[in-house]
Amino acid sequence: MRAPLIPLPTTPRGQRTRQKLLAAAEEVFGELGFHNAGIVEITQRADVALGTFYLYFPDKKSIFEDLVRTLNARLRAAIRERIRDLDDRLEQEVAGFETFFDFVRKHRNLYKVILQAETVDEELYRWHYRTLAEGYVRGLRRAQAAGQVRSDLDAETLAYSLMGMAEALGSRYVLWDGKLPPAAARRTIRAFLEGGLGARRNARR
Amino acid sequence: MRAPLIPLPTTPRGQRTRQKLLAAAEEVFGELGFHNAGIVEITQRADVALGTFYLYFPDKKSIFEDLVRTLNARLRAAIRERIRDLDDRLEQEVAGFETFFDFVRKHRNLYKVILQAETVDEELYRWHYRTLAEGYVRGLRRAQAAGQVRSDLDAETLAYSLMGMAEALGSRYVLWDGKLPPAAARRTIRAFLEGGLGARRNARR
DNA sequence: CTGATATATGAAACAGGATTCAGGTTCGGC
DNA sequence: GCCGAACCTGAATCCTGTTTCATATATCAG
Repeated sequence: MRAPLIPLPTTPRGQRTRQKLLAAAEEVFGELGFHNAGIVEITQRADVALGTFYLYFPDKKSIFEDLVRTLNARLRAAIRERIRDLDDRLEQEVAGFETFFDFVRKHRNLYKVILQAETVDEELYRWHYRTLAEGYVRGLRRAQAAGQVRSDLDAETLAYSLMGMAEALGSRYVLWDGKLPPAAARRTIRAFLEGGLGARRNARR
Repeated sequence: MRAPLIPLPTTPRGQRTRQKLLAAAEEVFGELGFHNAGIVEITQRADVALGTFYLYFPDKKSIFEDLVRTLNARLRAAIRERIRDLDDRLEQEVAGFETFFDFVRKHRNLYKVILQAETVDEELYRWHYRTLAEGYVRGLRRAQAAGQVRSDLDAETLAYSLMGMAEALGSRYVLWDGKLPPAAARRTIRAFLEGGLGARRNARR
């Protein structure tokens, strides 16, 4: 089953082409879904011939996987980045949610790709959530040690709860309505997290 | 696009066959996913000939839709049932989560079907969540009126948050690990909800 | 019983789309 | 300005899987 590895292109031209294919695939998968997306359509949007696709990817699933891993990396980077210099966990949580919504809005197609991984490659799908959860758990544990989150809560359960919330809200507002969650929703998210985590703002030492 | 309506079978024999097809489809879609599932496989498991399928459903998508609507109805009924005579919102919430986990465990295939609706029929997918959310919102409003949930929270935002949590936790524990969430997780869920909703047990008036 | 209606059958027609392949073409270095 | 490596091309091939249909069987009211 393991598809033959194709080395990355060595010349700038090749690299450009590969990128064009990835960008086109992101669009097409996002709009049509993995199964309804066709290689023909992808290559057309990328402005290359059909056969060219197979110079860069061994098969359809392969480019999909590439996309998921890229998305995962970018999403985590965006959140890490945005959270870095906040030192209060509640603020970090809220900022994490906002970053997530923003990300979904800017990459709605890319994001829909992830949701499809469930059907396309279950293992890949779980990998995405596991990696996200790991970072989340670390952050929560640190916050618990610092007394910013009730320490009688199980960090992993919390991590999945928060990811689930973010995803549902992201779908509901960003994907369906096409806009960031309204103010009332944002206030509710904050209040809910504040109460749920037992976070005390500026909890000391 | 609208597939021709096929009347329900009139004789007991026909009804039995239709049921067998639905049961088989539930299995096959759950195991293989909509797109990898074949009508051939479905009819074989149902012990009928290939052509028989088209006596009961105009096409593949149609039986899928039927399944989703059935699942939706059963899930809501199970929750409503289980919650009915609890009068404290926190208890209702916790019971709702438990019922959901139970449901997923007992109908893991049926449940995976829902997740696939996203790719198969987006409108159907949203319908599922909207209907769930509606009931949820009503319950939360009532609880807010009764002072069991902080009334400065937006009920719809809460509803989607809670659904998202349940789904993420259901995936993580029930679908992936194959067992109900462990005790630590259950405790965390309760504590998190308690704090988040601002529920006070036995809140007065 | 008997005809009329409801069901059942599965081979064949069809459709759509992934992948292959037998040559072209471009490009940078010499 | 030439050569090989790196790229590119798209018609043809292959598969897989849905849907149709002409024919056969079961069921039941009268």
